[in-house]
Amino acid sequence: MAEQVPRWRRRKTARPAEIVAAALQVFAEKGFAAAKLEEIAARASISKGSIYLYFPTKQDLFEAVVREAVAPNLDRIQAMAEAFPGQFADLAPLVLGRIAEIARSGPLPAVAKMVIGESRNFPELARVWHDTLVGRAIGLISSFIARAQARGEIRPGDPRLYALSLMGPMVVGLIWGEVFEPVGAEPIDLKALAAQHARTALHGMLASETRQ
Amino acid sequence: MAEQVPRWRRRKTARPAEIVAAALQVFAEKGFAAAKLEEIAARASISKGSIYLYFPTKQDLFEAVVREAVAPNLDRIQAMAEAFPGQFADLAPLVLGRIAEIARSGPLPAVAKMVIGESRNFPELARVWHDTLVGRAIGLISSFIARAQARGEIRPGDPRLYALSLMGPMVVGLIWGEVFEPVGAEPIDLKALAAQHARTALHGMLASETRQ
Amino acid sequence: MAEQVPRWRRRKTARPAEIVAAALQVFAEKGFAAAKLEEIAARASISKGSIYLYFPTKQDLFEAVVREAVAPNLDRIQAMAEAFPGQFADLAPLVLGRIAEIARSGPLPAVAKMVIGESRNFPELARVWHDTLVGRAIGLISSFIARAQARGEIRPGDPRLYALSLMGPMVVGLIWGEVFEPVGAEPIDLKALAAQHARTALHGMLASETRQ
Amino acid sequence: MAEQVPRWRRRKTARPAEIVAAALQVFAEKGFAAAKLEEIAARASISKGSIYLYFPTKQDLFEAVVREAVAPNLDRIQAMAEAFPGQFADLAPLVLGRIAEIARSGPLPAVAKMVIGESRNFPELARVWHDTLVGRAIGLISSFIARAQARGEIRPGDPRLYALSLMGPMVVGLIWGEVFEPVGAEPIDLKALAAQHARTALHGMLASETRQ
DNA sequence: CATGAATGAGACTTCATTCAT
DNA sequence: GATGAATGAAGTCTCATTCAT
Repeated sequence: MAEQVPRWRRRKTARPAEIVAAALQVFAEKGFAAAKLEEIAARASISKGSIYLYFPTKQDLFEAVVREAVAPNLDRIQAMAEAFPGQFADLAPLVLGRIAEIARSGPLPAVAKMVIGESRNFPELARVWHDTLVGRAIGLISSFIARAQARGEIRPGDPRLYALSLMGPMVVGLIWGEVFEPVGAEPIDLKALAAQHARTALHGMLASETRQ
Repeated sequence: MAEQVPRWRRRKTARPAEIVAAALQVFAEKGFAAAKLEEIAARASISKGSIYLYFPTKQDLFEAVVREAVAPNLDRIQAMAEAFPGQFADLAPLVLGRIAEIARSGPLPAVAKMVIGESRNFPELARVWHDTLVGRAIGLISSFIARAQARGEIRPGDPRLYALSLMGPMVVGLIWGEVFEPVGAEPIDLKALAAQHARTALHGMLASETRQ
Repeated sequence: MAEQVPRWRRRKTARPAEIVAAALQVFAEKGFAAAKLEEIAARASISKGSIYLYFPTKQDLFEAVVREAVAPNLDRIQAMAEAFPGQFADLAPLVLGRIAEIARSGPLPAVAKMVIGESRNFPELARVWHDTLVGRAIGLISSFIARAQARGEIRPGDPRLYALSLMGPMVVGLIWGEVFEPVGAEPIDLKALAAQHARTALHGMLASETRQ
Repeated sequence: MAEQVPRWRRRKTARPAEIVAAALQVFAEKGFAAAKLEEIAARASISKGSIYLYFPTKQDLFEAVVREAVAPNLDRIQAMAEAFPGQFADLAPLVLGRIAEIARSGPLPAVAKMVIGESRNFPELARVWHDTLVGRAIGLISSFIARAQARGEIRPGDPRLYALSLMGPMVVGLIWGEVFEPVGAEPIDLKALAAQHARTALHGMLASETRQ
């Protein structure tokens, strides 16, 4: 008996990720309800039935897509948070710049759009996004700000609201790119926004004109 | 003999508005696809078929809901823009405070969520929202900022990005209330956000410490 | 009180006929199921509800239309049958010519088409058409032929089948005009068909070369 | 343990034909509009949804039914036309006899009824029937007649009208069987009609008393 | 009488899910 | 494991019919 050379290889391990990748595309384009498993299967180059070997229901697949998108970013935030030594005025531009990069490189904005749109139908996902990404990021920034306030770097005020002042424009920039640019709106240059807004927000928050 | 309660009463004029109101609720709760005409009809206290006397398709009803939500706000923005005489430093807090009010009183945030979620399926609606509300607001603020810059009130920088710096946090606050508060996230006090952010942003944008 | 001059007059008596006329058009164009009462009402320049003042159901209206179309022709056949004195060879061209006239002047072919198409759904109508028009005509011609055979004018053979030999081509000509001409088929000249076929059929049926 | 009867069995190849067969029955009985997919599915012993695996819409199914009925007959006519060597007087009885056979053995008359009834709603079908069956048959016979005229076998006259003289009674006989016999009309013996009408028509068309 | 807004049963069609192969 | 034919529940939309005005 000759060695049977399998016609293709990769299976098993790679499959779920491929499916999720295909699903991400379709869900991002159509939304949850309008996405058809048939199309997802087609883009993953497998049969409709095979999806069910890995995901029990469409909902589960959707949830996998959304969770998947959160996971890596979660780590980056964690890392960034722990690694950073300097003062707040140095962190802010860095964070905003990072967001700008993430936005253009990955599917995060598209997934964010989905989470917003389906939040009522998938409260669990909204919760996951809040607990592991959005809420966490806000909390992280807030605590940084609070500490900076304690050091006298930042003027008095609610740290959480300060965090929103800092992040809000970036988030809106991302959504803008997903929602309005496709229909002809003038694009927002996220890089430029990050730079200018960092300057503006810091200027507005810092106690003295120490920096910038 | 008991009073005969008629099965229905003719209300040609009132009906469309009632239907749109009922539809707004259901669409906001479920999203476009998951919303059932049956439920919309029930909430409007009419029969399923009656919806079709006023709206040819579910899509048309959805579009009516979204357009309806834009219309009144359009006027407010217009009015606010034309009526305001003072300097920019006085306008900003006013605008942000207005947004905070609108958010809590009307359906705008809920509709915004829908527009974001269904932007790919209803590009026309995204366009309408951009052209008559969002893009317009940004343009308006931008031009105010540009004029203020010309007068030396505001530091150099792209006026459009400044406008985003100003509005972004408020928009995120609205979305937060729609998406994350229902799943247990700590609420954002929009009034407080408006106040503090106005202070912060102005402080960051104004040329000298003229104000605040 | 001045004499009230009614804004319009005719009502009551004329209405049913007007409705039937409008219905005939629509039924002939669309068939029973695809015909909408709304359109019939529109063509009769009345409201949808008013139809129900004269006809209890859509079926009843349809039946009225079909019966209406039969009635006058029934009389003509009757008359023609009784009035005719001469030999068969003279009657035949006359009958066929008559059919050709009727076809182009009235709605008979259109109604015939409807009766054929809806015969299974409205067996009663098929029966009416058979009993008062088609079957009767065949019977009439048959008896003429039988008598002509008794007189030795026509060769032996089943009189009913002879009747079909005589009438069939004309009927097909009518149907052709309804069904195939609208889609681009070459028209059939019914007058010419009547003339040539009368000649041909008679030539085929007559015992000796008495005529033509 | 009893044999497990599978809920269904895959029959990709056989299915379409089975569905068309079932649909033919129901359409012939009810007409297009009154036919319910539910019933068609039931008669084909499949589920309603399965029909849509093979036919995109009810219309497409209807069209398939009608086209299907034309196809085989088209060939027979072709064959008959080319194969025939003798004189016209021999062809005619053969053709009419053939029609009589086809009528009783196949669904052609039922489909013809449908085509007539739905010709306005499905002009394309009327066109197909004309182009591939009816019009073609008439054209074929006409050309035979024309050639026979050139040989002096048949008397002068429009060949197309002669063709109608020949075919018309048979067509009417078919329709009669579909429309009037079910409601109690005296049946027409197509075989006998074919025989007697062939004799009659030929007698009427032939130049001299060469035959019959 | 006349109207037309309102009804609601009914039909087509879609698509997530199942399961024989 | 993989496939895709088959299922059937569910939802949109239509339209004959009713009835308050």
